[in-house]
Amino acid sequence: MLNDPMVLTPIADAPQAEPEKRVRDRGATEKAILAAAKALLAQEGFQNFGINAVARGAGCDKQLIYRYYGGLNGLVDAIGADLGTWVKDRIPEDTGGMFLLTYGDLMERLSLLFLQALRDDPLMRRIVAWEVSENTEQVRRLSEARSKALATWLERMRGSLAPPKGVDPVAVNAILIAAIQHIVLSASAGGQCAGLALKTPKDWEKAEAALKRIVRGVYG
Amino acid sequence: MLNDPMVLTPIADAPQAEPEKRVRDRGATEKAILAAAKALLAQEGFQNFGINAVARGAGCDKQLIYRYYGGLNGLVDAIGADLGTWVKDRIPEDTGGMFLLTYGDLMERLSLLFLQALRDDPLMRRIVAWEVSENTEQVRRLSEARSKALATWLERMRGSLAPPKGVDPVAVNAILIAAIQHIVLSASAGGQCAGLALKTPKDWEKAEAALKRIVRGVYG
DNA sequence: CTTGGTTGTCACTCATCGGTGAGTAACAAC
DNA sequence: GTTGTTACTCACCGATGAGTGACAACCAAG
Repeated sequence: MLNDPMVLTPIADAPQAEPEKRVRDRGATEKAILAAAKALLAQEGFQNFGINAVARGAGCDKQLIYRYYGGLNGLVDAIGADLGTWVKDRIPEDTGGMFLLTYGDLMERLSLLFLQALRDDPLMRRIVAWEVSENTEQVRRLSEARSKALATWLERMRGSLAPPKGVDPVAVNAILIAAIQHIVLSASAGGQCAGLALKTPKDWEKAEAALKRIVRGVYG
Repeated sequence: MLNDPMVLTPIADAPQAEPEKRVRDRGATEKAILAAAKALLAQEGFQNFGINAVARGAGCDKQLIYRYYGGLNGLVDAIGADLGTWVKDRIPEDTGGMFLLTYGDLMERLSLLFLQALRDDPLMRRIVAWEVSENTEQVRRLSEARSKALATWLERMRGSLAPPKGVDPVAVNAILIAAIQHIVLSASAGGQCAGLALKTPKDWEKAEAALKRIVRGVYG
């Protein structure tokens, strides 16, 4: 495939555009593979996520995935490593000019932030869907990385605010997070959830209002 | 059980114990196929759900699936048809001796019933997981059957109780259902959800308490 | 120059998938 | 018996999956 002068070229001055010189650069190739894997997972989902597809997307041979990442498992680990920075990249740290006086203020804001961040990130959505659909080694690693990142973010944002007495914040927050994740997943898959349409901005306003109502109901 | 290849050699007086005489009974075969499909979906999930696997599980040739159900799509339709009776079979209609005076009473009870029913039904869990993971024709049909069954059940149980003013019951209930579904799916897949362990009965008590708290917070 | 390691490509094996066309076993009517 | 229908099995196809071993191109050190 590389330039071969011996090849008979009937057209002497034909543009040599197509050979597409592949540079010998391991670092660049590794990055291309990782990027292709993330893009593929985000766009196609975990159903069609495989060695062949990733190699195709990265424009290289699958052998290189085995060499550089040790196969799909290692590649998934590499994706998981990126996940640690997800919330940091995606969710603003400041309070957006609001004064968060109570735990309810905080959780209302965090819920909406999390909802929005998840809606905006197809890769993360696929990973969440993967988590609830399979229980393999690959998924477990991804899941662990994700939940750890989420937990540290939550802890950091909480600051010194204390939840009200009489509620179990871990359990309640788990349910809230579950609700947000499932709502976003359902919307992404079918445009609705349990009879509630989730397509237009108007639809989402209703969902957000209900979510706020729920958070306020439990946290005041 | 696939036919033993030795069957091809007609030994006249060989012990006929193992051939496992397959009766020529179309109805029985159809039921076997449907049962195998449901069992396979419940146990293995939608990942390994295919014509070959179902035929293997039903102990018949896959050709029969094409003949009797018109392929996988028709088979999925048949599964969906069963789904209509799910809530009727799984969830008690009576109030368990309670007087449901308010909408909050009702929704608290329904939430816990739904949670329990979903925890007890692996097939339904797989279908829910399928719904949020894919958007194919097959899934859409299943999803429609399920959501319709759920909606009619909810409507019937509601009776004449009216939700409190100022809340959007459709949106709020959608979020509650989403939360329940995701909690159960997460637990089933990884034994935890957002840092909340969900393995022991004790764990589930906490989750149920938090769920009740949330329902009461929004509906009073 | 030769040598050896790195980078990338190719050509395979083996398994499984969905799907199909041809053939066989049971049975009822004549 | 013969015939025709129904229930069922078998053998194969092309496509695609994961995984592996051998080889070509390149580059730097000796």
